Amino acid sequence: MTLSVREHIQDSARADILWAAANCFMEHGYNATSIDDVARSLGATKGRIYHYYPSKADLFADVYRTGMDMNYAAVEPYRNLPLGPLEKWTKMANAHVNQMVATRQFQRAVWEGVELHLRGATTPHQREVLGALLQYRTDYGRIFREILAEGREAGVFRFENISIANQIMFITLNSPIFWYTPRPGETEGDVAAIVRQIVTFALRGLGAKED
Amino acid sequence: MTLSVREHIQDSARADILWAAANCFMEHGYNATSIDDVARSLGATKGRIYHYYPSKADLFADVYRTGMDMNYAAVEPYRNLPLGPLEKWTKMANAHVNQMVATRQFQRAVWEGVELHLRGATTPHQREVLGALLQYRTDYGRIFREILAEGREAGVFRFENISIANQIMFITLNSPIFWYTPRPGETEGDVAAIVRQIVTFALRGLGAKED
DNA sequence: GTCTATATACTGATAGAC
DNA sequence: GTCTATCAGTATATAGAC
Repeated sequence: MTLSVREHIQDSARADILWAAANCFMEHGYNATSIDDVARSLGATKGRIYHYYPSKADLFADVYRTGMDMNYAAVEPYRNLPLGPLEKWTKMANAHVNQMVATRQFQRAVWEGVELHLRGATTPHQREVLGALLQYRTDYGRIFREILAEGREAGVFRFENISIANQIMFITLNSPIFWYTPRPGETEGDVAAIVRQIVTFALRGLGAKED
Repeated sequence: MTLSVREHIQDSARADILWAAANCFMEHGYNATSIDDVARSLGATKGRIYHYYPSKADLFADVYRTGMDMNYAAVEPYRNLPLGPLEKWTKMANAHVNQMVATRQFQRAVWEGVELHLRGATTPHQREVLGALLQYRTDYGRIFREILAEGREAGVFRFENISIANQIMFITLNSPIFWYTPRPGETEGDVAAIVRQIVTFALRGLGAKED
């Protein structure tokens, strides 16, 4: 669908807020980030933010949702390829980890959003929104889980409990959101090496036989 | 050293607060937990807490420190055993993961304490305290790191970058603090199976050759 | 569409009664 | 040693000027 010029401007104004919020939430977390902080990082005041978002919770939810959209988009090209589980898993895991390092701000919000829901968000509306997003995230996890099941059946993966295997696998693949920060002068090859090491660790962890 | 009856009572009063705080911090995180929350969970008011702890930050730091003390205590029996790196790593990793599930409340605070420091705690005193604890936690990590180095040299572990390997390994071993919750009727064997699966995943992830 | 008040609520911390 | 009362600071969210 096409957007009018006015809608484009609106969208870019919203996008500015979204990215600023994502960065603030990454740096200080949901609770420690005030709407004033987000506004200040834009060189604005909170009137601007409340014009586009009805509440802090809704702003956060939009960051969360955008992060998940990015994840789906990253793995989509490989989902329905006619490949064996090992090869498909490797391609998707690679795309997933690359997405983790490329869009850390949003992925941190995804992580924290899951936490906030588990910990029981306060208002009913907040719980409803976070619950829907958690479902969105669970569905994404299920894509990998099915490949794990296939892989185990085919004898390429080895693990006891598939739910636990999926949990550990995701924490491994998501881990750079906690310890990776881009360094000045870092090359694409440097990042690729980090991603490769993570994927290899997870692949071996899942009991895949190598070489 | 021996304690007088009075000191024992003091200690147990402090310990009650410590455990209540650990549970609150686990359930809602540092920022979302108020001193009133901790007091309420004790059936008391905040006067009681401020009698033992000068500030919320200090209370949190005590939970953090206790968690790290527990970790050191768990791996201490194996640290200086005359074993090869693979066997020593396995024993220590097992002790570590068991500690993660047994003292989740405190381990969550350790995790969040590291985050809070990285994100830049506000007051100078707070940064100082968290900085010292981060060093304590880094030293603990170094114990495992040295075994990884030994193991790689001996050819039992395979990985590119040792810092990254250590990061991923710890996130894997720590992961149950995020997804494990004890179920009613759960046996010791059930827990042992979970711990085993985590340790196995990490062991394989580190490139250890098996069987 | 963005800013400047301002209402309202909550939290960390202190002072003083008991 | 614990409680009640209270202060000061800060946060979300709203109302209305421009």
